[in-house]
This record gives sequence, structure tokens and C-alpha cells, in this order.
Amino acid sequence: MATDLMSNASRREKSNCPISYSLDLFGDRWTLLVLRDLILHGKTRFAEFQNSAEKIASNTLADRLRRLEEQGILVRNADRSDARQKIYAVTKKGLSLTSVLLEIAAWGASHDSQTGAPAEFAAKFYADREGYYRVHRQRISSLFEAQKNR
Amino acid sequence: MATDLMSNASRREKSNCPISYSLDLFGDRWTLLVLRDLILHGKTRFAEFQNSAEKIASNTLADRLRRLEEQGILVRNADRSDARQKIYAVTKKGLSLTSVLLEIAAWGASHDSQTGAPAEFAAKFYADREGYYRVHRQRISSLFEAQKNR
DNA sequence: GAAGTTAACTTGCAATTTGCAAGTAATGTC
DNA sequence: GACATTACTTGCAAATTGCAAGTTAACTTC
Repeated sequence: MATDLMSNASRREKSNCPISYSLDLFGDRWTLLVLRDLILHGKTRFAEFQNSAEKIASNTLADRLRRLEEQGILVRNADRSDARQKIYAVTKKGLSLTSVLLEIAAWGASHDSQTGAPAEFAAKFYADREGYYRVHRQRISSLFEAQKNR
Repeated sequence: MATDLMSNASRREKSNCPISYSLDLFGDRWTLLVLRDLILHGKTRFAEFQNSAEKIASNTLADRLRRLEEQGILVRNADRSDARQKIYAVTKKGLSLTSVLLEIAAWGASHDSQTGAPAEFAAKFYADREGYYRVHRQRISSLFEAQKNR
């Protein structure tokens, strides 16, 4: 599987468009789902990502984690209490993708009649994004405190 | 090329996650670039999309336009002054993706040192998203008035 | 302390998707 | 009538992805 960092975008001509830049990093079917699990669900281990409902293949997961690490969006640390395990954690750069994830989630929630998102989510988010981010930042930081103390 | 609407997502297990839902529709390397051209740059013709810096292949472009139309994100109209041409236009559903595009653009602009976006864009956007949306809506509606009168 | 188990991957191969270059069909222009 | 344009389609090669089955190192259990 792709070892080369740029292989995901190698066949697209370069442009100086910021959207194109972003899509080179996460414009594929899996990367944002990995980031969702990492950022919104507090997952930290390889097996946890594999257990998500969408069932990512292990080689694709390994590839995405490698790319995200190369981009400085996450870091891979050793688990000192079990040397078999790695602990994945978002960096500041990765955390700055939270608003992208929430915006995509709100769009999906408001256009999918079958959505599993809480009924009030999209409306609340659109009514007050900044307030929502504030709440979310707290939820996330407590999630990460919980992770650290495992 | 894919004729089937769901082929882009057919190999991913279904989940009820709103992010997963959204990515089934635009989580690939080209769809959001087409929407960028349509929504942010006011492009309306097949050839205009092809002329973007990223150089999408014509078969991929045809496929993405077809899918977006099937999803009700854009409509394809006949050009009454030239029957060879089709006019692509966003629907309300498509326009509601503007905030997703801007959020992705802001992230790219603030993490790409080579970005072509104006230096103040990301900071302004993050400082006041709602204000930015307001300005943008005006820019867009005048863009579309100009398109209509061609 | 040997035997089984778990975690995080890698590998090989088949199925899909994408890119490229070259059509094609309908319409418009000179 | 001949040539150009527009929005595509087609065929094939190249790249990406999924699937199932390893592999390796580090636990855990008896």
C-alpha cells in the first residue's frame, strides 16, 4: 500500500487553492472517519478504529494513520503499560479540524432522514457555532483526561 | 465509469453517523472541488470545470456532475441560446454546503505556507464566521445574477 | 516457562476506481 | 457545406482499495 506521502494526490495537478490543499490531506473516503474517531470519539488504539461501524480495512487504516502522522495531525506514542500497544493522539493541528468535522456532521444530520445524530444537533449547531465549539472543547478535554489516566 | 449512485460508498459498511453519510456523497478527491467551482467561483459549464487548475478528467467530471444531480445538490438546465450547452446550477441543498467549503478552505489556508488565499482570509473567517457568511452570500448572489444575464 | 492470546500491523491478490487519450454526436459559425 | 465547439463516452492502463491470511513482538495463564 501507499508508502509515499503524496500518493493520494499525486495524480492531481497542483493548484494554490486552500480547498485543494486540504483535500490532498483528507479528501478521501476514510481519513475524516479516522479523525472523527480520534477527535470526537476519543479513540486511541488501532483496534478501536477498526471496530467502528464502517469497518475500515487494516491496511487502509495503517496507511491513513501513517499519513496523518507524517502531516503532524496526530502522534503515535508507546503505551508504557503495554509495549504491544500504540496510543494515537491528535495534535493541535489535528484538533483544528474539529470545526470541519462538525460542519460536515451538521450537514449530514440535516440532510439524512435516517440520521443517528440527535434531533436537535444540527439546529443547535447552526444557531450558535461558537457556543457549540465551546461545549465541545470541554467534552473533548475531559475525554482526553480520561484517556490519559487509563 | 460508475453509473450507480452508491458505487462510491458501496464498499463501506453503512453506519448511522452523519459524517459517514456526508462522506458517502462528497468524500472523494473531486466532488468538493466541483462544488467549489460551482458555489464559490460561479462556474456553470462543463468546460469551465475542466479548466480549473486541478485538471479533472472529463469522465470523472461527468460522473461527479451526474451524482450531484442525482443527490439534488445541483441541477442541469438547457441553455436556451445554445443547445449544445448545459447550465449547471446549485440547489438550496447544494448551497448549504458553502459553510463546509469555507471551513475546509480556512483550514487549508492556515496550514499551507504556500497558500494562494489572501493573507487575512483565515483569520477573518475564524474571527467572525457569521459575518463572513453574510458577505459571501452577497458575493454569491451577485455572481449568479451575472450568470443569469449572460 | 511453555503454550496460547492479543495488538498492530504487513502481504498477496482480486476487484474497483481513476486517468489518459481518443472518439462521437449534436449544434453552431463562417 | 466545411470546420469548430460543447458535452460528453469509450477502451485500456495504472493506481487504489478490500479481503483474507499471515507475521512479529509482547503479554497472560497455567
